Amino acid sequence: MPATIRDVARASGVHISTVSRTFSAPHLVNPETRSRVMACAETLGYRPNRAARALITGRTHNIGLIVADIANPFFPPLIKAAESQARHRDYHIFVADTNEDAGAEEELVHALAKQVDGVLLCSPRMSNSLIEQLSREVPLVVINRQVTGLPAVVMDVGQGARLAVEHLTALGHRDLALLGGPRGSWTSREIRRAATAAARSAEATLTVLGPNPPTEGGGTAMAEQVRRAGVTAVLAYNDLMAIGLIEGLDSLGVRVPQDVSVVGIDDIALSRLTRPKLTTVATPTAAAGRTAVDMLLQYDPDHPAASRTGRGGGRTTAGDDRRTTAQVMLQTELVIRDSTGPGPAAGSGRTGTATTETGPGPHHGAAPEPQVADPPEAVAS
Amino acid sequence: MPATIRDVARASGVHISTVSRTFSAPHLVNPETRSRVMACAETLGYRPNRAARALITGRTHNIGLIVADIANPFFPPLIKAAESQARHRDYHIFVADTNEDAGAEEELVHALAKQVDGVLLCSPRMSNSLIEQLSREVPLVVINRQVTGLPAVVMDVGQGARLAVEHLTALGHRDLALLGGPRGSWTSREIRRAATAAARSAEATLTVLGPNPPTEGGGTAMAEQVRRAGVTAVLAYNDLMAIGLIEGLDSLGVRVPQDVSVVGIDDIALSRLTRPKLTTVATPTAAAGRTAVDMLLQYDPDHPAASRTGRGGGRTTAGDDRRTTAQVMLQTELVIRDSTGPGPAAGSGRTGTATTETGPGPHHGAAPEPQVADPPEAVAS
DNA sequence: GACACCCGAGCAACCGTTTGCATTAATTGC
DNA sequence: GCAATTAATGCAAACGGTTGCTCGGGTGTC
Repeated sequence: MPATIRDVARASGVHISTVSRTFSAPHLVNPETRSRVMACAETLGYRPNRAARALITGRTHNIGLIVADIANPFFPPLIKAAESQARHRDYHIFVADTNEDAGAEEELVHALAKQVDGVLLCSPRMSNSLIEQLSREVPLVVINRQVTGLPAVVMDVGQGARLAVEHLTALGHRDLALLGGPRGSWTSREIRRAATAAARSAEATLTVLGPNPPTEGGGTAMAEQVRRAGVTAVLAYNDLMAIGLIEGLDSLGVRVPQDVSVVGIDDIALSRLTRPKLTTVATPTAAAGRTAVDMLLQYDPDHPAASRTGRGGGRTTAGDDRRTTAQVMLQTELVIRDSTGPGPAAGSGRTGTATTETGPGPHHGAAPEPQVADPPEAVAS
Repeated sequence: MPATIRDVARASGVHISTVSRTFSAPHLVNPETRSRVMACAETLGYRPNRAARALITGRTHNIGLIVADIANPFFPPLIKAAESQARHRDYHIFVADTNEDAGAEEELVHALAKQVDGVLLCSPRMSNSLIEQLSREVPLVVINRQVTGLPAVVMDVGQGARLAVEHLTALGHRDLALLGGPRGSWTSREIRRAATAAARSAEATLTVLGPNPPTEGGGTAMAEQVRRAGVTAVLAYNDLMAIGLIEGLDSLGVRVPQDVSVVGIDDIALSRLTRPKLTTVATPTAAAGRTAVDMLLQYDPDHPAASRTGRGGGRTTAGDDRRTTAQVMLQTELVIRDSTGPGPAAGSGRTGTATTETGPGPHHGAAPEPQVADPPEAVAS
């Protein structure tokens, strides 16, 4: 029922190869013929079958995007941005959810491999060695993780954690806690490393609690332990946990920020809407999605900005595996709202290094967005 | 580099057709041969190329899912559920975002058509006639809309709106407002119709304000008008708008629920986390996603539960277009939290028809989930 | 006027699978 | 012991495109 290339060829009285070229290499066909073919294609409603094309070109114009949990509010903005960027470049995007399960991740990469030109692996829970191995099957870009030899885009959560700790110590807090994230999370380790260091420089103590599930429930469940730890400020692995913690503390009669200050990470939309509004480290999730797609498609021979001279010069030769191995790091920033306040050692007030939010204005547009071609911070490995 | 069926055939010393049958019709091949082939396939890491298979079978084992806005918290649970259900049946899912743009919807259906076995159209903004036309190009299941002759799954927002209005009037409110949703939304019309009728029966007035963008900002922007309208209770098109409205009212010095009661629709995760916690109409979004996938795959010949006798009996003959046209309606329920309170005409208290939430328990599991095979409420058209 | 050249179009092989049909060997019935 | 059936496999034609190659004919050059 749907029109094929043969139908168009018949209708316009040319060979199918001419029709093919009309679409994939217009300069090779006489303008007159070309317009006739295009007219026929138009009236027949012809669209080339991408699967068939992929069979011979080896390029599917599809991308896989694997995330831990679609419903976790951290991911939708990233998915949206990635999808949008992909579509601008005429790519479609498979989205898959692993439910935080490393096994599912592996299986999904295998299942998707033949159907996509590359896979975006978001906050993977797999081991690095498995990721490396999978990357030999299909091009991979890792988000929120650094894997030696693989292109990656990560948020500088280390910097964010440091800013958060500095903010808290400047407010006069001396006894801090860190609510860790899920086991196997690169981000969680990174936060811990940076927060510990920052606390040490500020001569404050830092109690690490975790690992925990990265959900609201994970935060709520820790309220009791936080109270028992006798700390006056808490940095949580993400906003969801921070919000859950505030809920939990509230039901224990502990007030935020009067009794305990809480800082989240991610700046999900939700954090602007809770009471108190959450002080948090904003991570440029949308930018990460866009950047990751750009990195994956960097050498797309169909794309004008491709590395090739322009006209696709034949099939990629074997050994041409010089895909970028750049690792892009995106800046984070501290957004101070209402969940943090002065600590017992009466601090001077607010730190000067961070953004203090004045209105509901979209500080989103200010997120740094590097060009992949010349990453602002390429980390050695 | 990746192993093809030919590699496996060579390695196991049989013809490629035998390898093919080993996977797609195992009963036709000698058990001994079969296990040898499977062993070879295993060691070579062979996975059949789905695109190639699709070329000849006509079945891609892919589904398209088109939503208005991935980042709108209403959608992620639906996407997640649909993806999960699809994967259980060995389908992959393309997700696309239209940014609330009808033109993008049409283009996406066209672009996806050849690559999928069907498309789930979520809260479409297109005209009904265009949708019908597109459904001749690729099987469609519509979510949150009723289109004559097309399979659909809708939430019974009419019932929800009625429950909400009854709840408010029972509390003693006599002057209500409705914050309408986006133009072209079936749901918005449905809510308006039911709310108007319910208000009339309760001898209350209902002012309709809108249409509005279905976002937090859309709600905030209407705060002034709501105050000016002199109403004591508001039903919003969705939770996001309700929350925005509460914010807006708050900054005008209007307290919720003391001065004005607010009810949302959807029961997104967020609505449990704001202060005051939002009274809202819970819609079974996850169930909708699962059900829609089931409807689309209902006659999947590969699936054990398919309508065919079992073994796929050859190609579908032309004219076998008896895809279900059932329209499934999912029940909604009112969840009473803290954003609604007594009105000026001192009411009796709480209505008896709804769920009053006692704890943070997951009332989610209670969502009704009909079997497609025998829909509980099939609407005539 | 012969030659080299290029433009435009056709030919046919190929991508990785599926599947109707033909072929062979083994089994059954009588 | 022979025809008829059945089981297991091979053969080759699709599916819808792409692309290196061939080929005819018009043009430009000397």
